[in-house]
Amino acid sequence: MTKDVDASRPAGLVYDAWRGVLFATSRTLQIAEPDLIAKAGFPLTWLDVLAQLYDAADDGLRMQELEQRSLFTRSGLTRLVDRIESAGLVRREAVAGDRRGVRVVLTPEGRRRHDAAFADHNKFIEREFGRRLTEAQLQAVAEALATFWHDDEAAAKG
Amino acid sequence: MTKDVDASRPAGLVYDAWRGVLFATSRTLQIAEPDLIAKAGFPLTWLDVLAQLYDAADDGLRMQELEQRSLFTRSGLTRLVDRIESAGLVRREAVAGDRRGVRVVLTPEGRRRHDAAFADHNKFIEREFGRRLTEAQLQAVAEALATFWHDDEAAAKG
DNA sequence: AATCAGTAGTTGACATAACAGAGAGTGTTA
DNA sequence: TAACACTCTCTGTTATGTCAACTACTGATT
Repeated sequence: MTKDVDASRPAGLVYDAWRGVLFATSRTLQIAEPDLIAKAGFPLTWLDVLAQLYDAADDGLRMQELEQRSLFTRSGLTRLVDRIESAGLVRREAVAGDRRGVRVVLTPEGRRRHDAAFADHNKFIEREFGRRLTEAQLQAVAEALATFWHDDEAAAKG
Repeated sequence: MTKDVDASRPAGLVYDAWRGVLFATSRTLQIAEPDLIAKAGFPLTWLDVLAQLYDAADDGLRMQELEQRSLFTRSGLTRLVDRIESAGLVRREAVAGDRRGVRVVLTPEGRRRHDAAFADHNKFIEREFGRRLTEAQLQAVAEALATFWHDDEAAAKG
């Protein structure tokens, strides 16, 4: 292995932590995705969008805002919303005063499906991810990695 | 640690840890991938494969073994290896004694490109991921999440 | 030696993502 | 009010991954 990494810190430590994070994510998602599809009938990408809309005000979000809060590109979102819309879970509405814009809004059906899916998914994460760590470990991980989503929230507000 | 989720556990704790892991991964990958492409000329999926072959013995790995050690399906791997092969970084060779099989082997060029890419990528992770955690936090995360890749290694050997 | 279940890897059809650029609308400036 | 730069969203093309079906081979059984 390379020797010229930061000498003040045990070599491999960062890499071990990174590797852990990477594997925890992929392994968990790899089983959570099929589980969600089986129970809710749609994939995690849909749940991401639905959850964003759920957290937003009743008049939904513009495509642009969805883009900022998700990990998708704009063109990816157009098509993703297309699919969710043709399943009847969201609706595109005109924006008063800006004819370029679109608001994406949860339908009642979408809200129901979100609630069920969200509950199931959380239970799944509790079981499959949470089971493998002690309470102290969960706390340590949560605290150590909190910095990564604080960034996001700052960006979404700014 | 097997089946029963500890009911005495604070409600949002698992979720906060999971959220941290998720965001740390996506945020870091989101910047590491373009960086690798700019410097090495290929994406992270290639580096995964090259690194597996690098760690293996000189006669490489069979598709099957690559599959177990990566997060790809077999057909996905077929195509990934196709691409890497046509870039000249790996070579498919016949397996003595089993005419169904294929060994995937690093070419000298592949080894060189791996070394450079691996060093760059590690430095990048050191900086962008490692920078945001204290040494104690790195240690805690590494230890807490080690279970997720030990599974993999066990599976690869068993 | 004929059969047949199982294994190794590839291929075809399809789903979903990204990038670049198009089309429509807005608002400011001259 | 014509021109222009900018914004918002969608579309065309291409890349990459999955699932299911397929070919080729192996090894055990009869």
